[in-house]
Amino acid sequence: MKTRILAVVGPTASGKSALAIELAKRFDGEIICCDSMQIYKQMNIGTAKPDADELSEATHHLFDFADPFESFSCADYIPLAERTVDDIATRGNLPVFCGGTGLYLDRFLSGADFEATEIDDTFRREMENFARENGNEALHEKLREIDPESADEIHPNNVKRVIRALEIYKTSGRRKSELDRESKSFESKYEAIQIGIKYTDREILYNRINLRVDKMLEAGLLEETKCLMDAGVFEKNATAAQAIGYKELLSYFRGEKTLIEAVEDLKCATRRYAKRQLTWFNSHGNVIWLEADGKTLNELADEAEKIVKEHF
RNA sequence: GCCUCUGUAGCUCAGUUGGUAGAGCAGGGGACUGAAAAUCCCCGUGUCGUUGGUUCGAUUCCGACCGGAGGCA
Repeated sequence: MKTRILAVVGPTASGKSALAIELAKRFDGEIICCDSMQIYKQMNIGTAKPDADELSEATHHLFDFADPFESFSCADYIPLAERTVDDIATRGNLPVFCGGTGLYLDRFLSGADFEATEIDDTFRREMENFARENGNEALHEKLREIDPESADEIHPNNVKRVIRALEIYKTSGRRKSELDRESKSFESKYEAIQIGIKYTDREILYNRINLRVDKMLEAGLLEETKCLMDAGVFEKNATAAQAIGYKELLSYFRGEKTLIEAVEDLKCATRRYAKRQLTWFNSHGNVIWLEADGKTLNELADEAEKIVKEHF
């Protein structure tokens, strides 16, 4: 029998954390972070990590453990998540994933195997330089020579992806297109229900985002950013330095923008992120959407509970 | 009060030597298999401030008026 898993997904600021906690309470669940930024230590306010009160309401896993200076990726996440799910299942509890990083959840559920391919930073730098000197098209041509199928699917300007496809071939000797095809035939070890939180009117979500950013600032986002900045987090190009919330505020600290401008940038970046998340969840993972407009947490949880009981 | 500059897409601004206009950002849509809060792709009609005049034709030239910025008194 497959391990049952519940996941609460949706765009940023939609109210996932609260719903996940409520559902964990109702189903003897334990929450697993599925967010590429909430995993980092020292990044609390800006990533909207659950606070002490929330943490005390349910067991939380994979939050607040990674070093912001170290790089971390999907491939690092999956084995950790697998181990955590196994532990929870052994206790007879329900794993409740919560987070907005669709790729992490998608790859986890699909049973992705990252063993075959490696990363090669030197190669990445080389290819970046090659693209800079000879143009994106020239790099894309290299990919076409070894894996025309992937070349057709990846836009030449998406240099990161082109490089990754080349890297896969270099480190494994196999084509990305080929590995992708294989991975599609993997059978998932899990039986998952994904519940998504949605707002009928985009404006409502955007207002929630704007409001949350203001709250983050009141809670000390500037101080937190300053600490990370002084520690040198943003000088390394680790994953953590990409987090929305900090990088927009840097231009204020550098004196390039006023605080008001930087905060506007931050809100804007968050809105755009939410839009991308919606695009992702709409086409991945068979999400069952709940309309959250005007509903209380309990009403939302009641609906979710019904869905879970119907499926499991 | 006089002089100069200015008024073009939600915002910042190009531009048309007179034939009704285009970038960036915002916004919308989409992609995504070891960087994913990342990366990338597609989408631009708006009384060209108002109103007269010149003209076959004005957003473009001229006048007046209204709004904004600066200068001189």
